[in-house]
Amino acid sequence: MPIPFDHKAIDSKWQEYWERTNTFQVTEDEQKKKTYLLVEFPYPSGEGLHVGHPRSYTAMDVLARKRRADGENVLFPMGFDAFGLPAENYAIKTGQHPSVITKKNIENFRRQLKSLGYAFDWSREVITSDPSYYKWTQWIFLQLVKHDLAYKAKATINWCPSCKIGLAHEEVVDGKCERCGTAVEQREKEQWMLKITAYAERLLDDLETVDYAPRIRTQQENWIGKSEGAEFAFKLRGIPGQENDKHEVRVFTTRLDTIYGATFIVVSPETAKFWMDIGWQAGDDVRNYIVDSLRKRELERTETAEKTGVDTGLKAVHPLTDEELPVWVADYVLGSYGTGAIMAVPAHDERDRAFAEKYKLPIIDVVVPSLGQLRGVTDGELQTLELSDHSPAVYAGEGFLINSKDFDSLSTSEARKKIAEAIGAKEKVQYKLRDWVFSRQRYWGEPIPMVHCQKCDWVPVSEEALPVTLPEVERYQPTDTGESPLAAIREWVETTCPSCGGAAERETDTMPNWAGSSWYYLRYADPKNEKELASMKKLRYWLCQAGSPSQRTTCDGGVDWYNGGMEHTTLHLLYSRFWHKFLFDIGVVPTAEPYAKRTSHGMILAEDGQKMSKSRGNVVNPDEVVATYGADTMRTYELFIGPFADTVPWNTQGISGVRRFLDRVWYAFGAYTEEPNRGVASTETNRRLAKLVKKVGEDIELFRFNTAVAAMMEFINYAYEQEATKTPVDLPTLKTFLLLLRPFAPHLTAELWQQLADDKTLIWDMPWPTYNEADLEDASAVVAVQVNGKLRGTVTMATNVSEEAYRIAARENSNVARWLEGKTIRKTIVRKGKLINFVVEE
RNA sequence: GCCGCGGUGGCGGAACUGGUAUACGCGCGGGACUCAAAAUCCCGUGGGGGCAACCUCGUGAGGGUUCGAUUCCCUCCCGCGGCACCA
Repeated sequence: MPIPFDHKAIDSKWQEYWERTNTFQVTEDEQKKKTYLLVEFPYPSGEGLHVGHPRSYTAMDVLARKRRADGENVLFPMGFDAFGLPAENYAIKTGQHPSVITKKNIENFRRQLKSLGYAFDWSREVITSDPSYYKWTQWIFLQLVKHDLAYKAKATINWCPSCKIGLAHEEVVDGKCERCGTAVEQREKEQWMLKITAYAERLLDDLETVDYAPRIRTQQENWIGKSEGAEFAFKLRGIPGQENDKHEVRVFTTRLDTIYGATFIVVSPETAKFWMDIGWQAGDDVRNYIVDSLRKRELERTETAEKTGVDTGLKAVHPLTDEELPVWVADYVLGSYGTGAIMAVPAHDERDRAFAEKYKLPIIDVVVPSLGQLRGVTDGELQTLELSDHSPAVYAGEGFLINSKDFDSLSTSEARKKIAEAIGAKEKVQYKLRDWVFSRQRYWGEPIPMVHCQKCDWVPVSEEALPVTLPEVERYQPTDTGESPLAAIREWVETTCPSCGGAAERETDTMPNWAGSSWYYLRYADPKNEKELASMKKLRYWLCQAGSPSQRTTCDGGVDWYNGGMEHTTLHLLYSRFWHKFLFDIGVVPTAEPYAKRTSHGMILAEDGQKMSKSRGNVVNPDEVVATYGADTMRTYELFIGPFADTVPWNTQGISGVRRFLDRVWYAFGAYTEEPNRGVASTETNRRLAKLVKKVGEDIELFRFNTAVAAMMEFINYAYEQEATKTPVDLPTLKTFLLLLRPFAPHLTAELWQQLADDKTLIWDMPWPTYNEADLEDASAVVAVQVNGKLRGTVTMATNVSEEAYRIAARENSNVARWLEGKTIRKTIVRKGKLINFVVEE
């Protein structure tokens, strides 16, 4: 009667051992090849670990343990992204200090992570809310200030009336607050901004140099949103009290080739408002429209399908035809993109078309897909179409010009160049990317280390004065006026100016959550450094690719492999790439990119196929799974559940299948503890083992864990079959198997290894197994026999015989013979070891 | 609308470079063990036909290339993720 393994005893035995002996602590060992593997550090929420966390952590842990066995010096750290709203909201509710709550939550997370047996180097743990850490977050901010990449500006910000917090552009999803779902309002506020747009080009171009999963790369590209086009001006006429042609309106277009199709100009309400501010006397209807649309929230502006606008009465002069085009103001043109004004080409742009049709503005076709398709082409001569004679559908593609005077019949790309020359338009690159709103009116974040002085304006805190620590407060409630709770602590706010020594006030805004997580991977390299955020020497060791010349300060590389959730592949990744590039520019880090390779795991859904949530009551608690099945089962199940990058539902019955497999491994070894010499080595066993060694190693490197586990299950099933036939596999084979299973089930394999090892070796010190290419070869194989591509039988063939032997053997198969009877064989295809196909006449 | 990914049994999913579709796991059916149940072990398990040997259909739909297509090409349908009045 087999007894299942006692996971509780085994798990705690080995976890204690690893902790006591610091098994996974690493140092900068120049003799070894380094590998830096990183997983996103968690936000230590009150709910504890979600089953989604271990998917990423276990995957990287398996790789870390495997690379370690390969002889590499593996840095695999863990920490906590500890500033954040939930802790602050909980503090508001209960009056407990966020730091107290955070500390408790971190302890719980640490316990849970340790219960899963991860090979983290805990000595390098970082916590973003720790002053010794955020000192350096503030230091980076000061460097940004010094290099003019941080500035304070009055900006329309997205304001969440429920959280009472200004949101970054990126935190607004469908016009709603990303956190609480409340509709976002627009508010004007003085905000610290970071000039990420200065890095747009490099953030885009350098995607070439890193290995990101395609969907991640596309997301980065979409977000940066580069468009290449031209910028030029239309002279304005009809401004009351102003000379004609004295003022102009600048437009940006990617389709300068369609300029002859421009029949009107549209300016955004923001641009029109600006004109009013500098003295334009707009009519009442125009004024009302502008004021109205500016008041509207962005959500309403983008939700309405119907386009609206009003004619300003102004005229813009077409630079090529001298025609006067009407100037409209409409909210489908955005104030925050390009010049805030466009030339409208209703024949070749869907939005302009919709607007033109509604307001009965002219439409002129100026591009056709190909010259041959042009109606009215006679003997190669182009005829001008009547203005009323435009095609019914918008054609937005490339092609050739018509109705464009001197530029007729040119290709669109050629026309863009020629027209730009003709009107003196300058090439312009536009990005969707906006500067990063860096201020939060909140307590539980890094104080922004700036001081406002009446005389000297904004002055940075001196570096020696860092960190600017968070003071104790009584109340954490943000105020409806939009001020941070810090503003109420007068003794903290009131300070002296670092520049003139006069009375001054501290900035009371704090940094967003993204700040601490933008550079944490650097701190892991040198977590206790009090002089720098991390020493260049250590950064070079962990970030530079193997073989980088050590005399140079820069190198290729980055974190070797970074895995995390899809929800962080746009913003977190972009922000930390921006900070890293900046730190590279000021000589603090050796690489241009932070992460050489980035992958993302799929979500784990509840058994019902829905997202796990407390309100649905379908949350799986990792503690319970570990208690019932053990850490190894939990780990292996999370990887076996499905392809790593796919979203998959949790399945409790599936877990017992994995536990059954591990029990079978346990039982399989039972007999050998008594009788180590039992079993026989066979060539079949050798071949299977060699294949398994190859497959498991390759699958781990490719993050195809589900198939690696399946292959190990198959091997154990084979071992069981061998028991049944009274020719059990030999112990050395099983021990090699154990080495392969080791990264998935580190506790169970450590235990079995200890019980079976005839010396004092520890399984995690054993090298990764190797295999002989020759052992992979099958001496014989089951070969499919087809007739006209349809399977009619199989024959077992030695692999080293001639094709003729294949033909003969195949024909001897009775069913095959039946199908060949009376037919003429036209052709025979033989793929040794695979199949043979007879092509016969019907 | 644009970009990216995908569609295979009752379910999660395998399938190398175009070469025996459904590995592995779950579930289900049957058997062994047991007083019984659980656990464990063994056998079976895509649909249809046939006592069987076998035959036939079958990887979202339709077409194509090929001796041979889940895999390559074309057209279309559906799902997921991202972006979205970005000129």
